[in-house]
Amino acid sequence: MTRKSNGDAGGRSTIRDVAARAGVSASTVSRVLGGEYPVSTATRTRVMRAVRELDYVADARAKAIAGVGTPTLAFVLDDITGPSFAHMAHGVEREATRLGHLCLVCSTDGDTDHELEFIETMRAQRAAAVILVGGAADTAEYRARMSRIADSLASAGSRLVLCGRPPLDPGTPVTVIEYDNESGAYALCAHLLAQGHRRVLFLGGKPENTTAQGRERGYLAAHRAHGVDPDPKLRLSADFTRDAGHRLMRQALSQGLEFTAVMASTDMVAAGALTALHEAGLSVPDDVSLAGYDDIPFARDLYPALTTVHVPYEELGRLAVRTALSRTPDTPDEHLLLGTHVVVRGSVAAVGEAAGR
Amino acid sequence: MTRKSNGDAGGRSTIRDVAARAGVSASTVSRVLGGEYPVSTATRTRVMRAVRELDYVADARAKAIAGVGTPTLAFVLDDITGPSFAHMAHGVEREATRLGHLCLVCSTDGDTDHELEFIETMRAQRAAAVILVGGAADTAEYRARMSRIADSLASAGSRLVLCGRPPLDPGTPVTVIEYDNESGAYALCAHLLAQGHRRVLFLGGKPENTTAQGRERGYLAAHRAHGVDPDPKLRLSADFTRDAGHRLMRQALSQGLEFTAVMASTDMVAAGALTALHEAGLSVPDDVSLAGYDDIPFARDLYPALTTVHVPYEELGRLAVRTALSRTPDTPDEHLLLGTHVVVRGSVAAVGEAAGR
DNA sequence: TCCGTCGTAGGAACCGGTTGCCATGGGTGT
DNA sequence: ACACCCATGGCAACCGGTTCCTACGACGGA
Repeated sequence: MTRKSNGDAGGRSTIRDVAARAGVSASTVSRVLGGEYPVSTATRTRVMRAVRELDYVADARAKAIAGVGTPTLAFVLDDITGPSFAHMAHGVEREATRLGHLCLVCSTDGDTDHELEFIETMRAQRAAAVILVGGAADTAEYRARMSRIADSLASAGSRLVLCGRPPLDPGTPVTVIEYDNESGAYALCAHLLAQGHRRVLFLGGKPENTTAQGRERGYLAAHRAHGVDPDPKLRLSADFTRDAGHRLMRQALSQGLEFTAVMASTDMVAAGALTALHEAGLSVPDDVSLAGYDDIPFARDLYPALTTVHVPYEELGRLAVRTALSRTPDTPDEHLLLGTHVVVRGSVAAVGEAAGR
Repeated sequence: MTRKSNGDAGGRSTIRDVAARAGVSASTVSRVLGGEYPVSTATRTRVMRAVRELDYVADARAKAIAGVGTPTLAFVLDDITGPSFAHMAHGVEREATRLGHLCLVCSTDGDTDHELEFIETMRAQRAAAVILVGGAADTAEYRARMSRIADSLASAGSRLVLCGRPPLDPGTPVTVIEYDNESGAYALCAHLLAQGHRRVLFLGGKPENTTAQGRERGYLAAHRAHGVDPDPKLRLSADFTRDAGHRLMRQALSQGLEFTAVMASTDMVAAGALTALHEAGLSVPDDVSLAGYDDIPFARDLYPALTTVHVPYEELGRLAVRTALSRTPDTPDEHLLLGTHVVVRGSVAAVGEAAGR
């Protein structure tokens, strides 16, 4: 008997067990399973039978270490529960499997330490690429940390991809894919202003979050372009959740803020705000117009259907994977900026007879 | 110089590179990094410096094969985009990392072959557990396939977990966690009937899907319990998507079906149906009552807020991980059934003055 | 001063695969 | 009938770690 015989089923069997059962060497089993090497039909049959009887599957980790593994790719996000990121995860996952990669998903719940830890784990796993998604605070500390990670991954033959995150200093080995928050918000806000609205309430995200900042910049730029001076009191912020939108809107109403339209920084925020408006007995868009951002599927089913900005999240995920994996060592660092477009539905009306509250 | 020297950064470095740089043997490096073994302070310092200079991280695959790896756990679902499954994925992911496991996520888009392939890959990865989620067709072929997978995983020291899927024959090494679709649907439908509704339109999922079947059974059972004979014409089915709900409802309206309430098999379906009702100029709940199932966060933001059945998806995911990982070889096979409860919101009213269409 | 012991570090086997290189044996051409 | 060639399969090294076992040096005690 071999050093560790393994009769039949029960306990993972090794390639040596298969070899013993088939009466051949381990190399032969490997070659039969590998495919290319010429093996006689009789031997192949015996080996395959042994494989079947033992229900043998080669250990992927061992294969990986020997250099013939399934490559892996990591996807790190704040919270898989958010519809927009979920769509992105879907795109990533689809494209990864299409390209024969495994896909590790991790949500960090916004915890920076957890994120760091996870990236380190991914480096240990020798992931082909690490995709980070979602806005973050663009601090010096952030840049330093990310640069270190980028270098670290690059030197290990991997690649850092930032999606919708603040880009790093030029020269850092990183792929950046952004969707144009500012332009999208600009276009959306311009649409509101074109409808005659002059007091547009902005419901933002975390002030330090670059996605939130970009959308707020678009809001401000549109006002300037239309010669409207935006009232700072009309800019509220919390985070990108439905509850934040609900809370902020209740607060705005109870404070007696005057506005004829609301621009939420997220469809989720818009959903919460919409409910708060309904609860206050206000009609959308007759009393107040409302717009969101992201164009999540549910935006169509709000009542009234939500005017919003479409962001191609799934395509974004696909793109992130594709650009990261199709790299050759001398590919220049890419920085892609994806466009967005306004989707007009029923939640915005011209400021007309009923002039808001 | 060693067989493959690796001066400093650039190209992943091995433990031998670190050892060479620190002037010690690989075993010593391993021990310094491992922690427990006594190493002199001077040596430890030198090794740690070399590790830092080379930015070394031990290869997780190699560690795994040597028996000291981070355990991994796989989560397979139809589509991460669906809000309910996304919440479950979140629960799984959180609990997995809490227990120090890595979490592989794969969506199969309902493709059985793809699912099979992925499970095989997971077995090759020596995943500690494979969690399958989402209803499926309960055919003889399904049972045979799943039993084989369960045995196969069990014999490799792994574990199959079915979440919201048809259970297998007793004796199969599998953990089953179900949420009680029939009871939930029963309670919900009873609520509708108690409000005086007698013609309740049921918008189902795929007829072969066990989740859809369970909810339909609850619908029927509630009718029987209330002495109401359900009209078969009032049972439509497609799938669990928002678009299906929208389409089915349009169809029902154009066919002139008579009903005073709608019970959708999913909140997503309900959302689509609600929009179709609005488009037809019908008011909910004044003209028609509407109820969903799943209690996704958005259910509150539909207008009117959706009466639905709450399913603890995140908790379900946590539970799946916990029961799967806390197993000892002689733990009996578990079969958990989680309860649900009806959440009453504004989309259902007593059948009153306005008697539907 | 000599010996025993403890602390420390290295050598080598092993984890489960892959693959380069070589030996063997049967078949074929002349 | 002899030589040659090619098909086939085994040995051993290697991938990047861990860990058992052993050797060596320093120290303390007798």
